[in-house]
Amino acid sequence: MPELPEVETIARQLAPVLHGRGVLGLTVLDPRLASLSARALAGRRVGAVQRLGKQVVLRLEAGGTRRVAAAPRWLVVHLRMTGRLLWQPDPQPTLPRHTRAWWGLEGGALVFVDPRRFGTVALLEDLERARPRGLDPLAPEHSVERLAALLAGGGGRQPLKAWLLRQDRLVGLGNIYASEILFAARLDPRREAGRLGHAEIARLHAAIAQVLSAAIAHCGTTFSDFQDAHGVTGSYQDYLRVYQREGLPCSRCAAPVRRLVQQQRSTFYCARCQRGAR
DNA sequence: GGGTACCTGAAA
DNA sequence: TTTCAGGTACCC
Repeated sequence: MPELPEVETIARQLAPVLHGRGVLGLTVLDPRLASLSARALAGRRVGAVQRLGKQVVLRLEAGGTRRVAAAPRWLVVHLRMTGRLLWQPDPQPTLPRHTRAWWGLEGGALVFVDPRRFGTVALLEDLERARPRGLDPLAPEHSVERLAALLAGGGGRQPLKAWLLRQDRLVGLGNIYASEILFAARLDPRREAGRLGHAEIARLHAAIAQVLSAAIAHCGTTFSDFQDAHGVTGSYQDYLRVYQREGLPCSRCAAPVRRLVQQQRSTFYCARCQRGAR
């Protein structure tokens, strides 16, 4: 569950639960994660838990049960397509299917589950190495002017949908919210990113803020199916206007929602509401 | 830029 | 059996 609102939700939910807990150990079950070392984190204590782009970051402080270097370490998790982080208040956790690694913490366990195994986990000394190049769309610096400058600065002939998925301009948008944002902004996903007018850029900017904050307020989108009592479950799927709604009536004009493929990925849009010169 | 690869599972 | 899936790294 891995676009910005889902990652933000996970970080917000884990932060108060994990804060202050000592790290006891790590068990790696997937050879792809074999570079993780239990020794590097045992004896530390979880500090802040935050979102950085689409990544979940745990600050690991010194001050646990063992003497370690005073500088913090950073556990950086990218969930990619199917990764989840689950808290289990049991030091002997029942590991769900597709558990790839788990950390023993005081009073419980943090379990990393990832069926497709695209997810990544790294332990860093320097958080800057994980900082994305793109601008966080929820940061105060994300103004209409900044967005306009980003749109004008290269990649300008790219279709708008593809541009929104680039993580080196804005970080955090993915396939669901790119479609939803363009619907909210009434912009055709095939428009050239560098050729929007100022009013259109202002609409796009407002739509990004509105869609992301609404999604966060609903704890993100969960295509449940695999429900897990300990998993984060959002409800924004009930508010999606176009994503995975091909053929259903547009909630604004009742024309059927359409699907098109851009970069081998589905884009959903309303051909009547999202018009504009291409 | 676009295509392909990395993985696994669910649904058509 | 084939297609599709919330992401991104790497190839020309």
